[in-house]
Amino acid sequence: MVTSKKRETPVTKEELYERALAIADAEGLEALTMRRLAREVGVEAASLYHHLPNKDALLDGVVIRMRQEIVLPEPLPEDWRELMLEIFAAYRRTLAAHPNLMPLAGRRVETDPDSGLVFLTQLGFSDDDAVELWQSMIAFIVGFSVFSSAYSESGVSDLPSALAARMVDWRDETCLRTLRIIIDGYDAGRAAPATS
Amino acid sequence: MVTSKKRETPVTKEELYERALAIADAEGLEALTMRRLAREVGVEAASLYHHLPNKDALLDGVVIRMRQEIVLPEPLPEDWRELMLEIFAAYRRTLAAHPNLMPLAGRRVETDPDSGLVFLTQLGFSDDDAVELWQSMIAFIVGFSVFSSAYSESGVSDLPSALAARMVDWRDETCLRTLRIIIDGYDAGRAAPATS
DNA sequence: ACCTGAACACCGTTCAAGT
DNA sequence: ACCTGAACACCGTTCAAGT
Repeated sequence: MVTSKKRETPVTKEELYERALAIADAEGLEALTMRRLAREVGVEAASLYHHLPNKDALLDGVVIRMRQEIVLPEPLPEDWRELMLEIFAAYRRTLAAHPNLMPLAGRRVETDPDSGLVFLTQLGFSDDDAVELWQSMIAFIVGFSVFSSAYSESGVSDLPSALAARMVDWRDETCLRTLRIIIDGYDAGRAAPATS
Repeated sequence: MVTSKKRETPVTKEELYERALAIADAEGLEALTMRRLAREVGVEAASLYHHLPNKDALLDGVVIRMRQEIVLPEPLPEDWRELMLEIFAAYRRTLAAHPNLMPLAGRRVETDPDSGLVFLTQLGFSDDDAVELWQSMIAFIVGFSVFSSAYSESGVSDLPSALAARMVDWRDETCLRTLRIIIDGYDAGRAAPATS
């Protein structure tokens, strides 16, 4: 478990983020303490504060580190709707690979919408429409991932048992289906103002 | 701040949930400690364990307590699509009223889908379709609420400034617009199997 | 049944001191 | 520049003891 007793090379931020992610993945967020992380990298807890201002910065780093794992399939689809679908499906795959990190989902951390958002505007979306579509997809993907990793044993009480059983499983198909609906909906509503 | 020095009546769970919610609303989740809650209800921290098994149960109670605040407008719309929209808009209103609780969003806690889910099946939705629509709306609403309460100062980095500025504000209109798209999408796809 | 006092095993964080 | 030791001010939780 503990890796080394004496380090010959200084600790780096990247190392800390990586080890912290590994701990959280393996044993959950509660296991990720400064003391534990320090032990794991072969250093005293106090030493970590030479590299990080506080634990919050560590958690931010972990979330950013996780997002870097998002990998798009090759080759990219030519149809823009399929492309959007792939981007957010990839996002979901990464979130699903780190269920223990879901409580951190809503963290304020730099989200870079790649060039995807700009791309949408080049397709003829207004700035507003492009942003609203992008926000909606992020919100849905994150929300869906949160529930699909947390719902496992929750009690859905008074429903007919068939519905109750179905309600606790959150399928990839559902996620993709709704993503597609959102994309197509914004495609159809392009340029049309969102009058209530 | 502290309310009483000696209680004449025993502490109740409901009282604890209510006070805990008030603390979290007013000062954030970090301010909500067992010791603080105890002080606020006029008791020692250890006494709380006569009413709750642990802090997790307290947080569950707080989330349930919050959900009880969801209030649907009167009269209810007759059109079922408008009804669904109202249900989830009401959900969102309640979430938005408790931004400090958003980190608790993905908690495994009894979610009772009222009779709404059953209602959908009576409209001709298959069990699968009804559940998928319901899950999608919950996921979207919670995700959107998380981001709209947390995004405030996050750094959206390399975008054209107009897009960047727009990207940090999460509007109710956007939320409603996408909710409507999801509902209409499932309405149109009713009974049609979700083939990829 | 309900509450208290005191303790236990932790936390994150600071700071003077070492190299 | 990087690390350590020891401390500080907290946590959640347990348990014997009181009423």
